[in-house]
Amino acid sequence: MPPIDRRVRRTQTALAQALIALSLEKGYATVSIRDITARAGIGYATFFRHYPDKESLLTAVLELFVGELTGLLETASANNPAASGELIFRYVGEHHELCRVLLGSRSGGDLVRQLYSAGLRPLLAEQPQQPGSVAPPELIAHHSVSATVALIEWWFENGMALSPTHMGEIYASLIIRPLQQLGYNP
Amino acid sequence: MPPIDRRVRRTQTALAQALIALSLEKGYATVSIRDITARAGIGYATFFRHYPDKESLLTAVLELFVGELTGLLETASANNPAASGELIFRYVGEHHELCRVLLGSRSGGDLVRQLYSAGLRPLLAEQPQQPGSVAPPELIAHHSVSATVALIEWWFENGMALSPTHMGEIYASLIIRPLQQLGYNP
Amino acid sequence: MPPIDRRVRRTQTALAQALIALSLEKGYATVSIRDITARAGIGYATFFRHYPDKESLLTAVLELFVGELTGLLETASANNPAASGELIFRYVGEHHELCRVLLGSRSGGDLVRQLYSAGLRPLLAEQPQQPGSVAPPELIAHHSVSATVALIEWWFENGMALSPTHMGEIYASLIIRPLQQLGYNP
Amino acid sequence: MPPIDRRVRRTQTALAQALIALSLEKGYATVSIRDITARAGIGYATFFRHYPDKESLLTAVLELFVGELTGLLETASANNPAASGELIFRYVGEHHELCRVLLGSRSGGDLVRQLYSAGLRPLLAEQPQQPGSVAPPELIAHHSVSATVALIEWWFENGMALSPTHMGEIYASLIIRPLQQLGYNP
DNA sequence: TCCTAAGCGAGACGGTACGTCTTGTCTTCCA
DNA sequence: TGGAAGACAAGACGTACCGTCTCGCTTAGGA
Repeated sequence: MPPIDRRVRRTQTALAQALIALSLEKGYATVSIRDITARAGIGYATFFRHYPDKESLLTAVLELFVGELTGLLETASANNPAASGELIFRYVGEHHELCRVLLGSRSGGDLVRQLYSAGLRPLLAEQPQQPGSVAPPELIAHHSVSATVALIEWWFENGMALSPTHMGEIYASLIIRPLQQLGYNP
Repeated sequence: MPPIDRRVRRTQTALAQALIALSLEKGYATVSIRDITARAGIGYATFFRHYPDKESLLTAVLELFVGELTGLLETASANNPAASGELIFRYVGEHHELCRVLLGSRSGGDLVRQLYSAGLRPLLAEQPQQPGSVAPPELIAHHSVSATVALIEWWFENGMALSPTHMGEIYASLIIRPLQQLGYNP
Repeated sequence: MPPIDRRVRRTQTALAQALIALSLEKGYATVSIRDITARAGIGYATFFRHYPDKESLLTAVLELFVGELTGLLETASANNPAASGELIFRYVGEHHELCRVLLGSRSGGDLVRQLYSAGLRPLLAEQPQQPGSVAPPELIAHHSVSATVALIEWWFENGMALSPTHMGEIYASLIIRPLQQLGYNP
Repeated sequence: MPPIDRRVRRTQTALAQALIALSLEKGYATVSIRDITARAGIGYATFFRHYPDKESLLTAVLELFVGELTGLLETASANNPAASGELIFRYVGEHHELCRVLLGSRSGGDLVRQLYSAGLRPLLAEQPQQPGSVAPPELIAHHSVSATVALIEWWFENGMALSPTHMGEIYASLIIRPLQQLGYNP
């Protein structure tokens, strides 16, 4: 276990914050590594001592975020989808700036795939395909993650006008309960 | 009505085909305009007489594609969601190369937004919010488009192993019928 | 002697005038052929039916100008260098805009060489090298042309403040009389 | 006094040598910056970190050259124009390749103006206009520089057939002694 | 407490892509 | 049918960014 230099931690958090701030200002795609290091007060070449490219920095941020979210969801009751949904929307609402950046940063499929592999997979019960069911379980998982992300996107685009509680109810109605009716228990 | 120079049409289709082919080979993001023009057998500077950047070329292709798809869907019976779904999956299956490029090219939200505004909006019945309903109609529209796109993504990632008929049935089960149960008729 | 279409003449003079006008405004080097044709009210491709490039148009103008000048000088008395000089400076003073363009258009040696071969050569008496003279006659010729051009350049750069008569006197003192003292009679 | 990075010096001399070599081969005007950097073994973009354009690189070379030449002339006796002339022709003869490039690179007036302001001005004694003299001193200076350059041009065009000593004598006869006779002491 | 190894700022560099510009050819359309 | 309009190939330009490298300076953390 390397005891991690204090300077290293300082550098990495400065880079992450600079990336988020600049992405909110100008859009992720147009932020250059020079911008990031300048904003962070870090030497340009130093960036590459920590991350091979801009994507990697963002991925590191994403993993931190997803880690926190899944930790939160594990504590939630699996029997009350509306409550789980409220939890999700309350959490992403509190971090909506970071979420906006993550949503806008990569092609849709990539984000969902990363979300899935970065921490959501174990949350989804691995159940064998039901004899009479229409869809394979991996598709159910993909659908529930994608549709949830799409709900969050819509919420942001509309100024988060609805309350997290309301969004949680919608989440349950449009995504979870239909799956439960089909015999899945995501 | 400008009669459109034959050379212009030739140039534009050559560019579009080159973009699709190269995106399938190397990924949209890494294709440079020089690559496109070289492949198309077109002068580099000529590209900019037709499109201001790579994005615009792709958008032109997207609009053509969406135009065809919506034309197809208008002929479908609105009362049979599984049949509509089969139609969709049969069509995107036939054009899966182009679809792969479109799906991988831009951040998820952008694609759905463009799909929506490029031709799908009029297809979704504009109905006032039901008194006891949980979600505003625009959210229903956004959800159905996003979730459908996500289904298509999953289908492609799994090698289009399921038949279009089967995917149409899943589409009806996971997306359309749940909405009908809530009182919407998308 | 081809009878020269009136339209052709019109086109060529329009091009020549446009070149001169634009060169005075922006400098010869930065004037493009598109600029010239636009200013002349002539189709772009039409330029190339008359001249292969910008240089050739300028050369045509130069030859016209030098033709007039040499015609003038032939009438002058060879025995009065100051009077010949006054003639030269009066003439270039009257056409100083064109002269400025010609002077600024090409590397120094080129202009002198063209002047020389375009009409000045026959003016300079071809005399065999004097037995005791220091310099070959061609050098004398080159020197007198170059130094005269340099005088004109200085005159222009200083706003043509001195009178043509005064410049003619300087021309005689600095260039012609020294050569006469050495036994040449240019 | 900045200590100048070794790499910087290496890059700049490589660029200068490449420019000279290519100008001799193809003519200054047709040498592109890509040619220069390719020949110098230098990255294309690196050129612009040192010089804003081709002209600037040439100017830097010119200034170095003129600096050396004026250093040389300062050591010469002002009382023997033929000896000074021989010095000049011996020096430009030794560097005739560079000189050819400089002479062919820009419009005549520009070169003389740069020569003058780059180092020759202090060499020319600043003397008040003589009461009875015909020409202002600045004109005398301009004339002597231009006429000398013209002599060099002629020498090069004729294959440097005459010896530097002979050219020095001509220089004294055609340019310097006539000025001395008029009361100037350039 | 000191010393060694590291993290770091600075910045030169090669390389690649961009979007603009100009040249000269060639085609199409119109009078 | 002959000239204007303009599409086109070719390629240079100057800019921006990336990722690598080297050079010193500073500072942390073990001896």
